[in-house]
Amino acid sequence: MFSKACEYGIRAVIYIWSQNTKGVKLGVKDICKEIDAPEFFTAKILQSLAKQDLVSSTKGPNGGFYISDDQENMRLLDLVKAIDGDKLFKGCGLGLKQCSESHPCPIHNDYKAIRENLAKLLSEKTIKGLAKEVVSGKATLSTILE
Amino acid sequence: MFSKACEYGIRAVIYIWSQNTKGVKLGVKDICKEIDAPEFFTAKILQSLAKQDLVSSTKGPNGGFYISDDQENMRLLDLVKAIDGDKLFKGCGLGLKQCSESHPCPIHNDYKAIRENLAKLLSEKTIKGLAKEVVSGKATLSTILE
DNA sequence: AATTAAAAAGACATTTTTATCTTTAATTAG
DNA sequence: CTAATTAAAGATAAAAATGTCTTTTTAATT
Ligand code: FES
Ligand code: FES
Repeated sequence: MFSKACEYGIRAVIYIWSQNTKGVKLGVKDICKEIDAPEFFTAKILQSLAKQDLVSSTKGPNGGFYISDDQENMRLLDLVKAIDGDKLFKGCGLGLKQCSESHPCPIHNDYKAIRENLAKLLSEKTIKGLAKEVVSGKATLSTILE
Repeated sequence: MFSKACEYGIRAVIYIWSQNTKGVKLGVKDICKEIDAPEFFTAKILQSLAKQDLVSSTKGPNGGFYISDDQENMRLLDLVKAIDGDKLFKGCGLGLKQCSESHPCPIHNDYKAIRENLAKLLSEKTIKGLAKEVVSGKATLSTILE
């Protein structure tokens, strides 16, 4: 469904949020240890998100990534789009060059419904909300063996 | 969502079905021209499906791919699983090593719902039914520019 | 039997995705 | 100001997915 980059990106940002108490900044190394993701690869993703102004960062000692006030209401949909683009939300399920109402593929209507359902879900989920789940211990960002 | 291989595979099989009147066999070349897919790549996919007994084939002059009687009730879900496996239906949306009820990721419940919804849809769609849409002209298997 | 046509199999090439390592620039602490 | 620390940028590598070409096998037709 989502690319690896997107999976790491989402987990990283949720983790940043979950620790984001009053100007605390988190280094890539810490983040990646916590979410069990490859360090340099995840760094690239976060750098890209910073460029797109979805997260903030500062260099130097005690630097790291954090969420600023105006980034507070980021939705999961924004994050996914920033990393994976909108092919998932616009493209044809059977790979036709364009998804079209007038010349639909045989699964168009159903696929479109699923797609829109997914987009709705992702737009209703804020990172803040997801982070709360993690903070409260109801959810986790790295595999815990049974 | 689906891999390219899966997209081509689905389109190819639906096309075979749409032409499958009384023992007619279709060559890869014809199929790929019709569905606008790369020939040799699609051939590989069909060969794999033939090995898994989801489609039938014969070599030699007038040979090609076709659907036998016992393959008639193939569901779209079977096809997707045969090509892409079941990661889409079993895996965690955020890429945790396992999707788990007891140690869920923050989107587990919603993602699971989407996933199951998708599986249900794909299991309700028979290739026969999708092919009918194409035969009747309601749907297409290759891009038609507006 | 020989020829031909087509899938099957295998080898190879390209592109994209994922991952790692190195160098540079910015910022803070001392 | 200097040293230390960290993100940013750039270069490289490895793996996976996608795509193409060649050879082999099978089966029909002549
Ligand atoms: S045309 Fe295929 S999903 Fe719309
Ligand atoms: S644990 Fe992530 S989807 Fe179930």
